[in-house]
Amino acid sequence: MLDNFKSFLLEKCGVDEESYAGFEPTIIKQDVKKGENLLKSGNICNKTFFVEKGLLRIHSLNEEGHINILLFAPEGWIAADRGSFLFNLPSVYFIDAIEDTQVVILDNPFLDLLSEINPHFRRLNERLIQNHVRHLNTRITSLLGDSAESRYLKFIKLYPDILLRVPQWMVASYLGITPESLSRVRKSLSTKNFNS
Amino acid sequence: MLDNFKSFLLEKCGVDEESYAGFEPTIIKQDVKKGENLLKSGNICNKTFFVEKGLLRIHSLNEEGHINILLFAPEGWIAADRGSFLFNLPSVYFIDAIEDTQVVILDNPFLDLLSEINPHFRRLNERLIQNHVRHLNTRITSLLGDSAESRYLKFIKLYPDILLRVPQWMVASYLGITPESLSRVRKSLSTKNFNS
DNA sequence: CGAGGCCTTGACCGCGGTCAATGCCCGTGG
DNA sequence: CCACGGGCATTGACCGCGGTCAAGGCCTCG
Repeated sequence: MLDNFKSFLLEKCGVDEESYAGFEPTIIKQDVKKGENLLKSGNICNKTFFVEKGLLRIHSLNEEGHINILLFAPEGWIAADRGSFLFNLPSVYFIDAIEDTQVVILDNPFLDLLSEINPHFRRLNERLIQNHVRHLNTRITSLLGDSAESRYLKFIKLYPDILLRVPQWMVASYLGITPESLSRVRKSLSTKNFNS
Repeated sequence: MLDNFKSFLLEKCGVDEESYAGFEPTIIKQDVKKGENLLKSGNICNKTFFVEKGLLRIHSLNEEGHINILLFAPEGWIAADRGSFLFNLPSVYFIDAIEDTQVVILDNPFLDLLSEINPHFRRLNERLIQNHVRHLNTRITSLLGDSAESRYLKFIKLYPDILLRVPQWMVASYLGITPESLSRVRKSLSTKNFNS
């Protein structure tokens, strides 16, 4: 039923079977249909979404209405704008479902509960965040110095499955290029592979 | 002597005068001359540096030896690669001093001490990290969609002082463009202002 | 004074953006 | 079952932003 979330808690958070069984009934699930919103720009993001199944996306709109994709969150990933809640500021991001998705809602009472059950959870929480920071840093480095082709190659190495699950214009948006450019990059790569 | 760090603790961390006076002698300071390194790529970053005075920079080198500037850390900022320590992985970053700098070294014993003195420190710690995540997210968004000129304008709004303290080729590297391009952007902006 | 670091400028060009046309796939309704 | 339309990928023509390379000027410092 909630395999991904359960193994997340057991394997990564150090929760044991008994305590899991104890609070399993209190876990809040939510189904999101493809295209639906979990967060709209201008609202405060007071929830954290663990993706049990499906695929979420975080994106924003710039002044010209152009969309920038900040994150893809497939199974096992977490999507939220925790800063929005922490600083009580409206978020500038949208979170929506690219596929029919099932999420576990991690609200603050639940996270506090986790901290009580397992004092190491706070440390895990920091590990999760720092891992995210690493991810953001490497992405910034790539955007600073790499060509579109090189960024695309790194993308398919990092998310081989996502490439097959989202339309290419979203990949292009994630890479910071246009769909046309991505198409040319792919074509150029395929002829390269053909020659080697 | 340590005004910035003291007010950081008192105003942001909820530490009171007495407890500050108590552990002030244990605070480890370090002076770094302009150009010196605090972290080299390949090493594990097991310290966190609070900038009391001066200016640090975090950067990395890509395959072609081209440098990407990830962060400027002036007075009151924190520079580190905490993920490196947390995951016991060698860092890919360099931390060095752009000006003669004085830092406070926040090693883990010290941070644990802070957590004991003030139970709210952990929450503050999360606020600091989430604030950093916000910063990284807005930078990614800017790199994804904005022109070089627009990124430059946002930079001088965010760091008006840093613009005057570092050579322009470093600003260019931070923006992800060449020094020549930055020079042209500045020229174009100055003629625009002249006409309006 | 000379040397080296930094900024600027110019010439050239290639990557990637823009715009438009075409083709493909697929869901919907006649 | 086919016709139609919409969403997406591809391709081509064109062009402008920004990269590259080279030269020159302006600092500071030895």
